[in-house]
Formats: sequence, C-alpha cells, structure tokens
Amino acid sequence: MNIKILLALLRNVTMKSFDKGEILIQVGSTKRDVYYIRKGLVRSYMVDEDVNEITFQIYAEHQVFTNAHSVLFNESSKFYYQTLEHTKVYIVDYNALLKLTSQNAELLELNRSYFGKKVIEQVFQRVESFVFLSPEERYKKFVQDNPKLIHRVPDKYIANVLGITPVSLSRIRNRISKKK
Amino acid sequence: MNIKILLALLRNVTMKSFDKGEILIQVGSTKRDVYYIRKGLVRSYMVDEDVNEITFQIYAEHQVFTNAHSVLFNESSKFYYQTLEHTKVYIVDYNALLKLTSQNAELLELNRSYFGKKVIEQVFQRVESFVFLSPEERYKKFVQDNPKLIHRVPDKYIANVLGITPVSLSRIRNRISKKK
DNA sequence: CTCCTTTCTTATCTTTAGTTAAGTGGACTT
DNA sequence: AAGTCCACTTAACTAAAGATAAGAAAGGAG
Repeated sequence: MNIKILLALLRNVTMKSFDKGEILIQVGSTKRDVYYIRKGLVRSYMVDEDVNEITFQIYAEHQVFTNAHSVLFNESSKFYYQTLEHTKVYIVDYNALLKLTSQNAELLELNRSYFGKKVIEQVFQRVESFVFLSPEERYKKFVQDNPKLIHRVPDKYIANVLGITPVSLSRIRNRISKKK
Repeated sequence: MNIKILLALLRNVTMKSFDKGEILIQVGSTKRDVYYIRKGLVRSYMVDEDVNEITFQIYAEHQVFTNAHSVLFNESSKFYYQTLEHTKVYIVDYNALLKLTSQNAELLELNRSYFGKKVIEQVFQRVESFVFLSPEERYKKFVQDNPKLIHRVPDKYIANVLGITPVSLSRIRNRISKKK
C-alpha cells in the first residue's frame, strides 16, 4: 500500500473516549462516521411509540459500526448509538474514506471486502437465526458467539437483540441450567 | 455512459428460461452469477438435518438475487434457488460485472448503490421486523409489502420466511379475518 | 372426469412466550 | 449504614405458537 495514502488515511482518523451512557450517534443524524471500537461496548437502540427503548444491536471491541441508514441508504439514523461502558473509538469520516479508497484499488477492495462484508455477514446470519432457530436456540448461539458479552451486557438488551422479552430470557436460562 | 462499456456489458448478459420447480443455484455452488427476474418467481431454501426444506427468501419480478454466500463472502452456497413458476431471467457473471464496473466510475456507483443497497436494505428491514414485530404484525407487513405475492406463493413458504409454522400462519389469517 | 397428491384448515394437546406484578439481591448515594 | 434505584428472578395468568393428526379443498396427471 502506498505510504502517501496511508498517511492521508491516518490524518482522517480521530480517536475519542466516551463515558458510560454517552450517545455517539443521535436519531436523525446524517453524519457518515465509521467507528472502530478499540475498547468498550456500544449498543444501538430505538424508542417506540410507548417510549420503550428497544436495543437492536450490540458492538464490542474490534468491531466496526456506523450510521448504517446514512452510509448505506442516505437516510437519517433511526437508531441511537450509546456506550454501555467507558469506550474508546477510532472515527473516520466515511466520505473521506471513500475518496481515499477510490484512488487506490487495493484500499477499495479492502474497504469493500472488510467493512462491507462484516456488516452484511452479521445481518445475514441474524436473519438466518430468526428463520431457522427457536428463541432458546438463538440464545445458545448468542452465548457461543459472544461468550464474554453475557457478563458485560444487561439481560434486557440481550433479550431485545434476540427478539424476546427479558422475562422470557430469564426463563430460558432457568430451563437450560435445569437440563444440565 | 460510454457506449462501448454498455455493449461490453450486454455481451455478458444471458437470457434464460426455466420451468416451474427447476433449480437455478445448487447448494455448494460457488458460481457468482447475478440474476435479474424478468418474469416469474424464485425461492431460496435450505434442507435441515431432518430433511425439511426451509424457505429463506422469495424473489419476484424485477428483483435481483445472487449466490449471496459466494458473491459476498466467497463461500459456497448454503441455499438452493428454485423457481416457483415458469421464470425468465437475465444472468450476468458477477466477476465480469466487477471488471467492467471498475473501469467506469459511473457504473461502479450504480453497482454499489443499486445492487448492493437493494440486497442490504432488504436484509436490514427483515431483522428489524423480527426484533420489533410479532408474528402477526410480520404477516401484515408482508402482505402490505407484497400484496400480489400471497396469491402466488404457497403458504408454507411464506410461513418459513416469517419464521413461523404453516399451521400458525393459517391461524393468524383466521384471527385477522375474524377481527374485521 | 376421476384419481391422486399437495396444500390449507381445523382440532387437540403441550409447550413456550407475553404481561403484570411482586420479591430478591446488588450497586451506588448521601 | 440505611435507603434508593435498577436488574434479574419468580409467580400467576393469558395468549399464542409448536407438534401431530385428521379432514377439506384445490391442483395436476393420466
């Protein structure tokens, strides 16, 4: 990779720290920032008509997230993105990233293959888990895929991600532990 | 758009017709063909351990589908793609498409924005429907989004797509019609 | 047109999830 | 250290979904 482009890339990267509970992306935002989590935990969530918060996704260390509605569909964000712990992130403006990568075939491929794929792969697998698995199986898969997360993320958020209620999640846990 | 590139594009497009029930993409295939449905209906499905077919997605006229596992993740297909009616499609090899589009910024953007977005938008909305909606609400949304499909697609396939059983789908219909 | 297959519905029973509320245990505050 | 808040569990009830089977309706093949 061209060192000139690498330097240009680095110039566009910002490091930021956030306290627990801070909002990184607001609903309605059209910013096209791409976040890489160096340390910490972030969740995306929506607020429904009854003012309930519903968590859509959870992101941990080394994961990339972004205002997907803005980057992918040019719409404003439907989600809040909020830290669940003290969190340190690298931020790149997606437009700048695009400009840079379009100048370099290698980077372009990296951008497409890495960033795009990760996001899509995740979403795809998630649909599959809803179509093919029961809530209990989804929970088991979640634990398997994210063994460390269950101790760091409140159950109510995990329940939302699995598409069930916190009460139901608690019962599923109970059921599983009894079977053993 | 450059006419030379347009012609090159057309040289890479094949038109094909399939009878009802034919398999377009086999499980295990690594072919990177992109299909555009001119007329007809296609479903993607998996076969589980108990040899049950589980339908993952349904594609109709003017929709684009492809061996997503192969194109997006460089893996072999986990799904069969099968016609549900006599179906006419245009086929482009994705690799050829990539080569062509990379020579032309306009086409590149078209490819990214149109093909990519459509696929991703669909999957995203689908996850949202599982997280935020009940089975009954999912069914209503499906009818709203695909008013013509319900009369062309067997219920058991729709049930799979919604993540429920055919029996449950029948009951949901019954419930809805009684409420009116 | 009739027979056969497939799909859809209906019924019964069991299991699981949603809802609401009460109770328990931690963590944090003052 | 007592009180407050919040997350999680448990309980009781209702509603809905899964499984299985049987019957009705529709579609296709000969």
